Amino acid sequence: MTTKPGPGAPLPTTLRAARAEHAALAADIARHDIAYHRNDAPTVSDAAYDDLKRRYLALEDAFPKLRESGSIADKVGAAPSEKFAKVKHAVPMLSLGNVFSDEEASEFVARVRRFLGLGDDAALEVTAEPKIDGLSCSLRYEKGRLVRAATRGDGFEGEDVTANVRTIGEIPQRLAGEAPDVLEVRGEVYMTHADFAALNARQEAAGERLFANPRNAAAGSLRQIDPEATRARPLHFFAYAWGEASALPAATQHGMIAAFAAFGLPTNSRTRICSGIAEMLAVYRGLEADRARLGYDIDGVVYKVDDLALQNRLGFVSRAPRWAVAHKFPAQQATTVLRDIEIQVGRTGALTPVARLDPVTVGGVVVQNATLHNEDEIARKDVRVGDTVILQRAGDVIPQILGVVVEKRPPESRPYVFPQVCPRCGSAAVREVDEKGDEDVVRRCTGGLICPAQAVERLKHFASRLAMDIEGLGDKQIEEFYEAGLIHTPADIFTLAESDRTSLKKIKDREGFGETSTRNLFAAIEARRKVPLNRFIYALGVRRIGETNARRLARHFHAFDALRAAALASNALEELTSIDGVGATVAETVVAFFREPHNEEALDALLAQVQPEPMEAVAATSPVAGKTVVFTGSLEKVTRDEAKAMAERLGAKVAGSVSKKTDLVVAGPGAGSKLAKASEFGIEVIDEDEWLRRVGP
DNA sequence: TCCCCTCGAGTTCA
DNA sequence: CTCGAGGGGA
Repeated sequence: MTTKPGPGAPLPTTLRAARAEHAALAADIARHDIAYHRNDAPTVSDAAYDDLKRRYLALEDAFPKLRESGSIADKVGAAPSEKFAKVKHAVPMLSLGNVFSDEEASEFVARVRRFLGLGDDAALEVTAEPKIDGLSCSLRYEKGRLVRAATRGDGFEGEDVTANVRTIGEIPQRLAGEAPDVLEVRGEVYMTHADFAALNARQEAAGERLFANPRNAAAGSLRQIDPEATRARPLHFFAYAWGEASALPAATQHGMIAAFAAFGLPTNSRTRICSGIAEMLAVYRGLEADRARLGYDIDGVVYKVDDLALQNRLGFVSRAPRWAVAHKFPAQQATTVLRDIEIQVGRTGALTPVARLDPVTVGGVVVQNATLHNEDEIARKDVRVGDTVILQRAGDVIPQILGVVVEKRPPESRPYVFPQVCPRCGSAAVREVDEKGDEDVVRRCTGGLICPAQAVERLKHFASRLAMDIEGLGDKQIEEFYEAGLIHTPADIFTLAESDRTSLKKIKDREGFGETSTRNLFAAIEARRKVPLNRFIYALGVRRIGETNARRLARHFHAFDALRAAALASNALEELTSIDGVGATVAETVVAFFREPHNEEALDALLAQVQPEPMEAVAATSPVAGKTVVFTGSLEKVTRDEAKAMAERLGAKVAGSVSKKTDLVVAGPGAGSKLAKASEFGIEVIDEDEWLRRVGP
C-alpha cells in the first residue's frame, strides 16, 4: 500500500505533487474496489475506504485539471453488478417451493395428484435429485455452440458471465450429437470441498481473505472480471433444467437429463426416478446419510414430476412451479449471546426489535443481527438481554432466533420491556385495534409526519429502485441530506439543484461529495421528472399500497388526477373497492391518505416538480384477457383447478357464480342452474372443447 | 365463516 | 425469506 497523507492533511500546493497523490489514490481505490466487489472480501474498513475517496475527491476539487486525465470518481461505489452486462432470460429462472418434513413432501405429491385429477391407483413418476448448493446459471447453446452464459440474478435478468463460464473445462463449448437449434441449459455452478480447501489454503498463504464456504467461493470465482482468474479456480457444473428450447429432445425430466449427458454436459449421477412418496423419501434419507461424502455441498433434494406434459399442465403458482419442490435438510443451528435489543422505526412507524448478537457462524456465514419481529414474539420466547439464544438461518438465508437456553440465563436478567414511545421522536407508540377488538401485532409510532425516523424512511422509499429509482440517491445519501437539512419531503429532492449554492457547497465539503458525483446525481434527478404512474403511486408510500396495488390503481385510473379526484369524491370507497384486489381496508387507507391536509400540501408541491405519465390501456393479448369466466358442470380433459389456472394465466378472471358481470360460461355435462342463469342474462356459453380451442397453444 | 393465496412490510449478509 | 393481514372464493 502506498504511504500517503491522511484525510485531514493539508492538500499539496503544486499541481505536480497533487497529480502524484491523485494517481496513487486512484490505484489504491481501484485495488480496494476489486477486493470488495470482485472477491467479496474487503481489504480495508469502510471508514478507511471512505477517507481515501474523500481525499481523492478533495484533490480534484482543488485541482480541477486532474480530472482531465480521467477520474475514477464516476465509478466509485458502483455496484459490482454494473461490471457485467445484464442479460434478460428468455424464460424466467424461477425459484422452488420448499418443504421441511416428510409430511409436507407427501402433501406435495397429494396436491399434484389432486390438481391433475389422478386417482389413487394412477401412476405418477417423480424424479429426485440432490439440490446442489452453488449458483444457478443458464447456458445458451445455438446450433450446438455455447453463445452465452448468465447468472440467475433476480430470475428475470441476470449477468453475462460468458467469458468466465468458457474457462470451466467441464462445460462443453460445443454440444455433442444432434442438439436443438436453440437450447438453454440450466444448472448449478459449484466448487468441491477439496478445491475449496485448497483455494482457501492458497488464499491464506497469499495473505488474502478466506472464503466463508464453497458457495461464496464459487460465486466469487465466477464473477471475476478477468476470465483468466476464473480459469485458475476449479469450478464444476451439473445440468438439471432448461429454459428456451427450439425442440425438446425428450418427453420426460429424466429423459432430458439423459439427453444433456449425451450432449456432453455433466449431470448428477444421484438422480433417481421414484414412483411414490416412499421411494422419494428413501432417496432423501440416502442423500442425507451420504451428505458428508459427496464431496460438494447439497442442502436438500429436489422432486420433479417426470412427465413433461404433466409439468406443463401443472404450470406455476406465482413464481414457483407447481410440479417441483425442494425438500430441504434441517437447517444448521448455533448458539450465541444476545447483547442488546435495538428498536428500528420503519416507514409506516412500525417499531421493529432487532437483536444484536455476539458474532457467530451459522451455515457458513457470520451472523450478528437477527430480527425479533415484534413485541409478542419477544414475550412468547421470553428473550432477554444477556440470554444465550439458539439461532438458525431460515431457508439458509435470514437468521432466526428459535429460543433461549434458559439454563445459561444470568441470574440478574429481567424480562424485556418493550418501549411504549418512539425511540426517535418520543411520540406515543400504540398497537391499533380494529372494530372487532383485535390488536395489531405491530406497535407503531404515532408521530407520523413529525417523526424524523419515518420521514427519512419515506424518503428512502420514494427514491428506491422500484419507486422513483433515482440513481446516486441511496439510503446513505438521503440520511446525510436529511441531517444536513437539505431535504425534508420528496419535493425537496427536485429543488435540490436550485437550492442555494452555499448549502450545496456544505455537502460537498462535509460528505465528500465531488463535483462529478453531484452533477451525476442532479442528472439522475432531472431524468425522473417524468415517471410511469404506477411507480409514482408506489413512491408515495401509502400504507398497504405496494408494487401490485399501485399498478392496480394506475391501471384503473390511468391518470393521477383521476385517482386523486376519485379519492376525494363522495363515492370514493365504492369506486376503489370496485377494483379487483382492492377491498375496504385498502380503500379506506387510500382515501385517508388523500384527505390528510399535510399530504395534500406535500402532494401539490411534488406535482409542481414531477409529472406522472398517464398509463395506456393495455391491449388484450388473448381473446379471454380481461373477461370474467365461469366454469360449470364437469370438465373432462382438464381439472377445474387447471382450467382456472389456464384462464388466469391469460388474464381472465374466474368467478364462481354467474352474474351480469360474467362474459363467458364454459359448461360441461351436468351443468345446472348456472347454465340456466347464463341464458337468462344472454351470456355466451361454450363447451370444454371450444374453450380449449380458444385458449389453446 | 373458514381457508387459500397474494401482497406488503420488514429484515440479513454479501 | 417470513410473517401477518387483506381479499375473495367455497
